[in-house]
Amino acid sequence: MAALGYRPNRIARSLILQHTRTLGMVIPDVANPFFGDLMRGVEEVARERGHSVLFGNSDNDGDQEDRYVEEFIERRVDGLLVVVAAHRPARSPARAGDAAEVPSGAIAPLDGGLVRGVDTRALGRLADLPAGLPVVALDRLPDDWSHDAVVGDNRAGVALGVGHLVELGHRRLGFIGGDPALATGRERRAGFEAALGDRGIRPVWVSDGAFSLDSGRAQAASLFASPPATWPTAIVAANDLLALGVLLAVRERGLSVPDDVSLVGFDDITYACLSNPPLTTVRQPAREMGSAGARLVFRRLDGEVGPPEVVVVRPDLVVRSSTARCEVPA
Amino acid sequence: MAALGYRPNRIARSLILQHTRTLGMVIPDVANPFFGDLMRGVEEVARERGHSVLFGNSDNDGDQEDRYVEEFIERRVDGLLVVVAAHRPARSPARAGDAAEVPSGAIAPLDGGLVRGVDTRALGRLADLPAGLPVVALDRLPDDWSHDAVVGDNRAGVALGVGHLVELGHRRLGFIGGDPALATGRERRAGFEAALGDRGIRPVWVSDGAFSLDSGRAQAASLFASPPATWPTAIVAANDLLALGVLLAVRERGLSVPDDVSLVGFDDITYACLSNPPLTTVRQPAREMGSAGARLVFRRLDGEVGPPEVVVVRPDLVVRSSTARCEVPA
DNA sequence: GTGAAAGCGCTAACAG
DNA sequence: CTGTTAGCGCTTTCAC
Repeated sequence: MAALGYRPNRIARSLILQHTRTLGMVIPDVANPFFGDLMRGVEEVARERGHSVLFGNSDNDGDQEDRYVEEFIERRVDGLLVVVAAHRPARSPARAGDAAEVPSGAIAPLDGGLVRGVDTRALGRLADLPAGLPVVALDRLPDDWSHDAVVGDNRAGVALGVGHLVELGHRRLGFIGGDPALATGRERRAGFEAALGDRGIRPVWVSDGAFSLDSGRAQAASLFASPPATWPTAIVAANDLLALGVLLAVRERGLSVPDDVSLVGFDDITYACLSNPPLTTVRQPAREMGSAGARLVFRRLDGEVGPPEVVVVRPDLVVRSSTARCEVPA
Repeated sequence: MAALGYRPNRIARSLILQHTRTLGMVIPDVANPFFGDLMRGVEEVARERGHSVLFGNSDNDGDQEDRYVEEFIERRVDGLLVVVAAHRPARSPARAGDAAEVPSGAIAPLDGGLVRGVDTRALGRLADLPAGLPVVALDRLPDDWSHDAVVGDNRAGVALGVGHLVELGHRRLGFIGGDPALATGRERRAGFEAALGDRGIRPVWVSDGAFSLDSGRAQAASLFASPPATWPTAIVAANDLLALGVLLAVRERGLSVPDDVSLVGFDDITYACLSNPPLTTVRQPAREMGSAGARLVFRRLDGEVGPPEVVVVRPDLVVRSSTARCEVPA
């Protein structure tokens, strides 16, 4: 009788069993290779455990993220993985790349908590999450997070990058930043400033923007609009997309990486090794971060109680050809 | 009363309403930027229509794909979008990149239907799909597909690429192929041979592999292991990943693109413009293909009946810097 | 209008 | 061990 197309109805089953064998995942953008790798990691361990994954793109818009979180809760997912977007205190609609447009010039100030009207906490959803629903933050750790999380060590990561650069003899360093509304954006910038400070060096350029190719290109263009004498001999970018954008701008300026400027990125996305020159970068194992996150969810589902666990993955430096010894005397 | 955390239970709702407002999508690999873009497209229109999307990676393994399709049906998705994997007639486990290993040398034969023991039809699931479940094939059109689909015009696409190359004076052309078990792999190769045939030119090199960077690198390496006199002056690769791999191999050989060989890719993934030199390629609008696919699903859900609709999107050539005029006399 | 009842397709508990 | 029944949280119908 099953011969003619009977399929058990898993939704009826879920209703009585009180679980759906489904994980919800909300990320900024699937089309971004870093998040694609993250998803890959969670899907793999979800599949092992007989779960499927629902996903949604937030475009880094906190309201959109909230909507998806709410919807996934109503759909009774067994666990939630989220790359937390920044939240705005007022309900003003967040436009993509909002904070991106104007690089903040020479060296822009950075303060914690409230950044240019953007709330860096995870806000609302935290409050009324169903009890017992495992939630884990991926990649970005909001100021007020009280659940499990897996994040990279951003400060240590950029410290690796600047260490490499000063070993190469560079003393005039610049930083092309990401979105200061995001924890990763703030931490990487703070890590840059701290790493330089530890060595008694003052940065020559620091700007913020968005984590995108276009923002990297724009920030670098505005850097190179300043007098050549003030240019850095080496640039660290807050992620690979940004670095790739810097590469474009350098090329457009008729300059060369690494002859005129050294460049280091962050993430080691798959395409970092395909640029010209191949990008020296700080590797974050996105896929492994994703599977670690899913494993945290299942640990809770398996009954583990206890304080929030935040696993921080150690980044490492992969040096390729976008960095070279500094030729100008300090 | 809702004040203390009441959430409507959408799964109970689904049980009675007989729909889940969920789309299922199975793709080879989220981490592949082409498929990431596709997903982006379907998510966007799904969201507009109040649907969420469940996804699964098949790794191009037909069995894995079947398992996800089956699971999504049991979960009572309202529609299914799939980038159909190749199927093996026997239940032999398909290993990733199985067909990839050895490039088939000078010019490997290609026949339809059964390719090296791989069934190019969509097989089983077709048979016992629930009546009324909208299913659409994305990117790849199996031989026996009888549902809606959205695909690129692969033959026209590579014809664009070879047209550009012969205009540039090239007469000695080679083809670095993808997986012949996939419709895209076969069509792009056939398109290459046809486009050359139309012009009375015989290809100088044709090989198959997998749609990956490594396969491109390996195929190109074996091409360049042949006597230099037999080398092509221009290469068309079956996709951008392959082309990027060729680029690596060319570089490793101490040769230059486009001075020694011109190179054209296929897809125009986001990173195609970041290679060195930026890749000339045949653009397929992945995101738009995804949203078109989702729109087909909703059209059926809205009650449209009628024969399967296959929308084929026209590719266009984007010329960047990996192609140049042929300097050697024909 | 407001309230009770049936039932979506399962699982679990309980009888025979 | 097989068969019946209650109930998961909703929507819909039907009665009041």
